[in-house]
Amino acid sequence: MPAYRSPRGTRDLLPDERATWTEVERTAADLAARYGYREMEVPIFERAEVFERGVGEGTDVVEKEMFRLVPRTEESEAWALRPEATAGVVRAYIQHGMQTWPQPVKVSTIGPMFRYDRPQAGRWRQFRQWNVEAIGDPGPAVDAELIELGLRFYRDVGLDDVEVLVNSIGDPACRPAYLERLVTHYREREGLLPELERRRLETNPLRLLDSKDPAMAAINATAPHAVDALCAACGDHFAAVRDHLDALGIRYRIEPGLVRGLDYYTRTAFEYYRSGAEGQQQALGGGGRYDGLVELLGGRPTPGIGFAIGLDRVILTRSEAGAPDVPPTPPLAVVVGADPDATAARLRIATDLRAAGLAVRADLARRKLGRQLEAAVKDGARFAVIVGDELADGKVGLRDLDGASQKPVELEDLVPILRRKAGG
RNA sequence: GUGGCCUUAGCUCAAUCGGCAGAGCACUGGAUUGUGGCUCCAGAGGUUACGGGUUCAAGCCCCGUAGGCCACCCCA
Repeated sequence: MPAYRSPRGTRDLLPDERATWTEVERTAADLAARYGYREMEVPIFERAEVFERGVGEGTDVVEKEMFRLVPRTEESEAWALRPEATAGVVRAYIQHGMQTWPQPVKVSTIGPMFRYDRPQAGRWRQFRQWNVEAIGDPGPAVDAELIELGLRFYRDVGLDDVEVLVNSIGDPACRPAYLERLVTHYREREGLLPELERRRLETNPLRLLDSKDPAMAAINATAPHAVDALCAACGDHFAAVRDHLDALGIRYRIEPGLVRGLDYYTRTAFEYYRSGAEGQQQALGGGGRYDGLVELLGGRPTPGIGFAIGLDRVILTRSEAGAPDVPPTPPLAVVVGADPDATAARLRIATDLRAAGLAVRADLARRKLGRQLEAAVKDGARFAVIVGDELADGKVGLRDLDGASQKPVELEDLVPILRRKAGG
């Protein structure tokens, strides 16, 4: 029982595990670049207001799950660790006058998010997300582009059976009227509502739609859907999004009960699930359009859309699906020596090889040659450079650890030989 | 934030009715002194998650706390 351990809901990514992460994050960054989304970064904490206004005061994310930082003085600004990335990216868009850049501004970012929630498998207090945002494009084509990008990412990291659920939740033109109809629907059945749902009817009636309470199934079956109550503009937009998805040959499911948990979403909303593993906890990612967000945070009215993919869940799901871990890259060679104490010679030779761009470990522990070779093999190195008495003649032994063959090599020939081996 | 199950060495797990805390793997060293994965030997590693209580005696029984997992809730 160590005195200290990682805080609840956080974890250490040790080298064996981190190699898989590096690969997954590289896949994400490469895809973003290939699709024309440029990498950027925003702070991991912001004025709490950015999230309160951006994500929404009434959302669980802000109300219950936000990591607020204790102010150091009375006058200090109220800060919070970011529970999601979009609000900060939009804040940066406004701050740096990106509306003067060629529109749309397409960006991508990877980093940790923080939510003070009770941990569970697939749910952490610190987790990493890949975010992709297109700000300044009203769609509908870019909506389909993003949905397809997410699906390609899952496929590229080895998750073949991810499906996307799509919905449209309207905009300020049609949502108020729809909400009124929805609330009326529930009010007429108020006596049948569970206590929790009755309370939510006041704060966030949309959420009743995806309630998993069995008592709600019958009530929701007859509830009006946002997709059926869209205004002409939203209806046209949603139809065009579907046309674009069809044109790309993407299989998707329209899910009228799909409601996103953050207030800023308008029109297109989508979530990714591993097939057959639906249910909120299993969401691998999600996103949607946020046409009102830039204005809400103090900018000019600007449409936007983006998605967030939870990398922890992607990696968890990947290994549950039997995908092999990515092994850490082993050194090409390890420099070992007959004289355990001759560490300076081993270090000097390794340093020269590294200066030539080769991945080389030096065995600097003062143990006998047999142990050094044993460690080199366990390291996965392909070669051992063996330093012994021949060094006086400018020679070392180059041993092939797979074939167990060995030959003397002039010190100055070592770099070209190893370069050739590394290349082939 | 609510309820349930769990916690013994770095990891996976033993320990009979409450009676001297162990094994395998991993780690370090050795096997007559310059050659690896196997084998053999040895070593190190524990306040049994933490804090109380009951008892002659607690890893085991009771209470609390922390952490993990599961179901809610919610998100990714």
